[in-house]
Amino acid sequence: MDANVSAIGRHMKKRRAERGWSLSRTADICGVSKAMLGQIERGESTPTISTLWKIASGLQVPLSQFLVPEGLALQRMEAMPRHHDASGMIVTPLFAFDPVLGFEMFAIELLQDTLSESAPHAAGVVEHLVVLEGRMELFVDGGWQALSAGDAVRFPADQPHAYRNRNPEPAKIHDLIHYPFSG
Amino acid sequence: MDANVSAIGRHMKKRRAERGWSLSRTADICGVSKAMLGQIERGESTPTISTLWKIASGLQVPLSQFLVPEGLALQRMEAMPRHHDASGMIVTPLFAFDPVLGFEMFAIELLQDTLSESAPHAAGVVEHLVVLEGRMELFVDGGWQALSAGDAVRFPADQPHAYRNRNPEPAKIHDLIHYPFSG
DNA sequence: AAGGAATGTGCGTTATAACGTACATTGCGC
DNA sequence: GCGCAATGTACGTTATAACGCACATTCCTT
Repeated sequence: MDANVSAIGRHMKKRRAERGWSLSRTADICGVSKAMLGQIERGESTPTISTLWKIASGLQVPLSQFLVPEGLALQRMEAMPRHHDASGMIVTPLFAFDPVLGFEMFAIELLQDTLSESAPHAAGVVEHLVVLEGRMELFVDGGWQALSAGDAVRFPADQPHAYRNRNPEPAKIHDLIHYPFSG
Repeated sequence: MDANVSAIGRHMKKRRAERGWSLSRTADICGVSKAMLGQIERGESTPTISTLWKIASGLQVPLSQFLVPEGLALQRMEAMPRHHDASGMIVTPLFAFDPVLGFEMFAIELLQDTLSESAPHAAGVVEHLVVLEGRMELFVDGGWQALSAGDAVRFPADQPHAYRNRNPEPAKIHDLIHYPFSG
């Protein structure tokens, strides 16, 4: 994560610069010592959420803004770990779960005669499928849905669900799993 | 703020209970000592964002969930982005923006010699690209990145950015745009 | 140049986040 | 009843977040 933490300082300095505030002035308004503000901006210490809240409030900036990943996160296809499931399902993580964004995303390849069953996720979890190539079937809400390339489907995943491919051609899909914001 | 901080412990305990995890198990998975987890749940200490991140990550819960007042689930969905349909760019919406989920997703096809420039989005907006077919280039952080099929990239979109395809074969990509929750 | 005010950083101290271990309590099988 | 494992809490220690103050540097103004 720590790339993420180090970004807080830069975000903060940027916002402060936008307002043209000095460390001292910012310290007065936020109620945080200017020494601490300086250290945070330089990445020399990681604030508690309590002080981060004070800072965000003082700068009148949404707190989540500080937590957004900064800089570009590029992942090359060749460098991606692949996970071969016993059942003929090849899973490649595209974007790892990030607590700020609230989702993770996989590329999945279903070989011929593959069946993958999933236990229900936690309440509020929503899955999104986009079929890239081939055909497949999705079991959800008690029935099988036939999907082919180009189709996109969103369904609540807090219930039993399954994927299968009964065709000779492998099916390639994207699977985005979104975890709930509040419960 | 402190009403907000005290809510962190309750949120946390709730998530942990949902998964049926003990403090010890949660400590192992999150990489945070169970003593600390207990103190946080009881509101006896306010975690640093670093440890809060570990906890959120381990529980697979959006970090913002801990920070938002309990019971509030709605964000303003102002700032739905506009697409300039540049010539040679074909945009197909896959998932429309949903204020609960906080993102939208498009399939984009870039024909030969297509250049699409985007103005900066609002602060905190994060874009995710996955290249499905062909090759393309992404301009971000002041430089061009060459991408080819299978590559996945995440970048902050609150800055000028652009896509282009200078190859004869069309490039197909998925574009996921995530909007921050505002505090 | 020289003085003064404002800036950001360094230092020593205090408060507390975080850890590891030991303890009390509960629940379950025999 | 008696172990016995698992749970969450209390304690002592270490690491570090946060503070206040002093210092060096830059930027004005004279």
